[in-house]
Formats: sequence, C-alpha cells, structure tokens
Amino acid sequence: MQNYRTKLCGELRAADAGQTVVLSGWVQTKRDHGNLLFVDLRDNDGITQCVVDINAPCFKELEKARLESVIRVEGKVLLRDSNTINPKMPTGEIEVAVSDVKVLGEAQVLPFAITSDSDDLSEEQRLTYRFLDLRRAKPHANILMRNRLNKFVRDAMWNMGFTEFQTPILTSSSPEGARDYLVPSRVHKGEFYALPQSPQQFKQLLMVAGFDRYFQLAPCFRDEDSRADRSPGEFYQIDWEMSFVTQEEILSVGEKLITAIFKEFAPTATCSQAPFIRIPYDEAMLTYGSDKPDLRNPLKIVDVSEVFAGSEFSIFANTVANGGFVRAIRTPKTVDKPRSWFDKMNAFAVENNMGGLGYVTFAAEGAKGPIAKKLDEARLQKLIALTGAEQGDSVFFVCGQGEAPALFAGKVRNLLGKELDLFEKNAFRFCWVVDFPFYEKDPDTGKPMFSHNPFSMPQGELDALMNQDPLTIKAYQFDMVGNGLEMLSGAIRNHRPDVMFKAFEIAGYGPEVVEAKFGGMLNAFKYGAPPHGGAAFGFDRIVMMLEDEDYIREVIAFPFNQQARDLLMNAPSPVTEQQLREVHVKLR
RNA sequence: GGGGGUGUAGCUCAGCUGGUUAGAGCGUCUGCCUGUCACGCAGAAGGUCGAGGGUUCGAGCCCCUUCACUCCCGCCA
Repeated sequence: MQNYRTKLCGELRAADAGQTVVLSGWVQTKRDHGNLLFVDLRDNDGITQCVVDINAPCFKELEKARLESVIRVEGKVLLRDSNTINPKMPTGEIEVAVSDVKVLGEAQVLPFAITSDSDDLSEEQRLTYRFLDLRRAKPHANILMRNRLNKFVRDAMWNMGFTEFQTPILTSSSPEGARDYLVPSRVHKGEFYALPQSPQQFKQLLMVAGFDRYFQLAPCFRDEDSRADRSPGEFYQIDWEMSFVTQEEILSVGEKLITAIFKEFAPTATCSQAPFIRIPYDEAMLTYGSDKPDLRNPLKIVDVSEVFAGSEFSIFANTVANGGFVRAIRTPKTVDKPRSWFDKMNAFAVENNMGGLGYVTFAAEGAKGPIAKKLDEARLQKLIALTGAEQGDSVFFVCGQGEAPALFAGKVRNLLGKELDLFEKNAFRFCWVVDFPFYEKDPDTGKPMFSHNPFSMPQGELDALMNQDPLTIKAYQFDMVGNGLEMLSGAIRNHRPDVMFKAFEIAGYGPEVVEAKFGGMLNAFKYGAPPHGGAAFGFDRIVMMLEDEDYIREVIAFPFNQQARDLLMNAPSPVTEQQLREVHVKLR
C-alpha cells in the first residue's frame, strides 16, 4: 500500500528543494491557467502550493479535482523564481511540481467557500456544516489554541501540586442554582439523574477524603439560555479546590495561573501583574457601577450627593433629601463636544428609564451646561474637589434612589469610555471582586436569602450569624474579573455543620431541609472535614479572550446554537416509544 | 417567558411610494489562457422571494398567523 505522506503541508522550506515528497490534504484553491495549474494543498499543518503543467500525465486528474477534495500528490520540491516567491506563506519559497495525483476523498460542490470570512456566513450555515467551518483558518486556529491551553493548564496545575480527578457526569439534581439537565433512570422508575452544574460537592468531598489539592478540566451542564459569552448546555471550567488554605492562598493560585497563561499565549499584550487589586463588592458597585468592572476603562464613579444637598437644582436636591444619591463621572477633554453629543448621552439615559443625564462642563470662561447655573461657586469647587475635574473636562450626573443610580452610572461609564475611546488597547486588566454579601433581601418577601452560594463560609462564621444583621454579613466569596468578563468564581467553603444549619436557618430552611438536600455532603462534614476552599475559571472564556473573539461559540468545536440545538447532529431529537417506555417516561 | 433584528439564486446581499420578464458579487457549468497565489477574460445555467392566510385590478414590498435564525432582558447557587 502506498504511503499517504512523507511531509506535512506547512513544513517545506527552501532547503528542501530537490527532494521528492508525498503530501496529502485538501484542495483549498485552484488557479487554472489552462496549460498551467496551481493548487494550494492544505492540511492541519499548513499550505503548500502545488504546480503541474499540461505536459504532465496527471494534469487532467488534478484539473478535475473539486475544491476541498482530499488528494495525495507526489512530486519534486522546487525553489521558486525570486519574482514568484510568496512572502505571505511560510512555504512561499518553494512549490511542489506534481508528478502523480490520487483523489482520496472526493468533495461535492461546497455550500460555502472555505476561504470566506466568518462575518460573511450565517451562524446557521456554519453550524450545520461545522466540519467544513472548522477547516477555515480562524475557527481551526481557535480549536488548536484550546488544545494548547488544555495542556498548559494541566502542566501548571500539576506543577503547583494539584491532583487531577474525574467526577461523575451522571449525578443527582442540585436544588440551588440553574435548571438541571435530567436523565431518567431505567432501573429506578420515576427517578432521575442530573448532569452536574459543576463538580462542587464532589470536589468538597475529595477534600474531606484527604486529597488536599484537587483540579479538573470539568464539563459543566446548565439548562439556561445563551448569551454571547455563555454557551447553552455545556461548558468547561478549570476547577480546583484546596485544603487548609486562606482566601489569599486561593487568590494567589488564580493569579499565578492566569498570568502564566497570558504571558505564554498573549506575550505582546499588557497584562495585570500579581497581586491583582482587590475591590470589595460594595466599592465595585459604587466606583464602577458593576460587580464586573472593566479596568481598561479609566473612568470612575464618584458620589457627589453632598454637592447637590440643599442646592437650587431641586430635582437632585429633593432626591438627596429623600435618601437618594447623585453619582458623577468625570470625562476628560470634552469641552469641545457639540451640544448634540451631550444630547445623545441624555437620550441614552431616557432609553434606560432614567430621568436624564445632567452634566457640567468646565470651560475656560467657567462652568457651563444646564445644571451649572444652579450651583454656586462653593458647590462647584466641592464638585471639582470630589471628581478631580480640570479645565476642559465635563462631569456627568446620575440621580436616583437605592442601587439604581450606581447601576446606571456603570452603564454610562461603559458608554462614555467607548464614545471617548478611553479603553486601554491590547491589554488584559484583571481584578478581584471580594467580600460579596452572604445574604440579600428577597424582593418578594423582604427576608434574607442566599445571594450567591450557600456553600461558602460567612465572614465571622457562627458568631456573625448569631449576632450580626444578616444583610451586613459578607462571605469569603470572590470573583476574578478580566476586561469586564467574569473569569472565575470561588470561595472559602463552609465545612462546619453547625454553621451550615444556622446559615440555612436564617435563609428560612429548617435542618430537615438541609439534611434532605445536602445530606451527602453534610454527613461527610460530620466526620472531620478540613477547612477548604477553591475556585473555577471559565475555560472557554479564557480561550475567547486569547483569540479576541466576541462569541463563545467561536472557541467550541461543536457548539449548540442559541436555541440549544446541535444542527449537525440534530440534537435534541425525538426517541422511540420503546425507549420512552424503558425509562418510564410518558409525553404529555 | 419578554423585547429588537433578520429570512429573496448554492453562499453573502440589493430590490425605491405596491406596477412589465426579481438583480449583483462569489460559487457552479462551458470556452480561452504557462507564473498564479481570493489568478484573469468571455459566456451560460440557476428563484415556491421561509410557510400559510388576507387586502388589492396587481404583493418580494401592506395586514394577520406561524416557523427558523440572531442579539438582548429575565434566568445563570
């Protein structure tokens, strides 16, 4: 039997001239000059130009091969003339003069060109023919990047002393969190497995089992609707857990891993260096109007309620008098922006159901803008002191009750940053958001409910639960945020049954509920559980950032579409009556 | 569950105020071409205008229903 190849399509160089080689790959493009034919042959490794002229016996065979057919060619490596060298190709100094061609896998006429840009193709086409889509340069490169990141992360975690595990895919439904994917049991009528939303309980059990440091590139399944950065169905986490650690030690592992990743895969980008700044949740909400601050944007939100308290600007003054807030954002060098630009900003506020977006501009001749004349000199000076405004700057105001002004100021901060092109370029800016509230007020009942994760340890532990207003208790719970994306979530876990019972009691669950829902883990904690904690990175999101993709589907080989369908495999799909009967399922 | 957008040739799109035979680029097919690299040139074929209903002398265009895709809100311990 003939061999398929002696070289790969990306490896031939000038020094190989004169060799006879065998290459196999896909016919990417053909340039047919009638008596002279060029074929770009592509494999996973690269592209090599093949050439054949009318005198070669295999000319006709190659000429009739369709685009994207798989062929085997045999030929001699020739140095190209200096005027025909293609400097854009790594193999551009040579070409293969083909003496023999064999079609190994014929292609039909293609639904779309492999050389098209992603932007020129519909999502539906791409996913229906994903096997063709993945032949295209950028999607192919994205998947190969995933592979490199996989290995890099494994090596890094092993080197830091972590042990890799595989935890069950068929497990039990967890009562908190997202909707589960359910799998009916054949053996146990009316009972269901669930696919894990994360290996949370298993990794904690492994700590109780004494494994000390766990990690897993863990598949997670959540039946939730999709977003640009959130794939429906399944996604992967770099999941880890550690015994006998403080929160700072977990953060340190996260910093080490992410800085190593970006140094390796984005060497030319500016990247935050460890230690990343820690921003308490409350401060993040006030200063950035978000628990996912994008630190590439230099703008900050400042509370200027005191400037307007008792002022002539009655709308703001009244709001402040009634316990509301005025938040301000200083924007540099906006004095020359036309009135229409400020109007556009105001229109954005109205679209977002806010009263409007007031502003003051500090021009050479003094403060300008609709609000300026309502503020006396002392108030203007205080405003300058609070915001750091300089001549030529503007200050925008958002006013309202409760959390609304801070949240909207966060949106305004994003908009202004984009409008004024203030975002730092080619940069990855990371921070930690720490001290998440343990409870929040249930908007319906007004009672405390878990705001994030019932498994995390409240700061102050049992003492705080017994003696503190629940809504003021913070959790050892943290996120890592990179360029405004949530990259990681983690916590010190609650490993003490007494603290857990009390924590659930405050949220309105009796001990019987805790026993019923978390019995497995709770039971384990009764037999000597080490203090432990951990975190998980969104693996796909890191690949997204490294490949500068806006959509998570671009870094997943076979993603669902937005409707959680696999258009290629036709999943989900109906099953037979027989299959349903076996698992005791009746369709309504 | 809700809101926005899209659906016209194999692909990506244009199609004016409702008016003759629905267009372009790429792809396909045919022919020409020995140095291209997204080769070039000439020609041809290719349409249930997502589906169903309605208004109208007349619907790709207006109305209703419905389906699919996409972005966002809700949701995402």
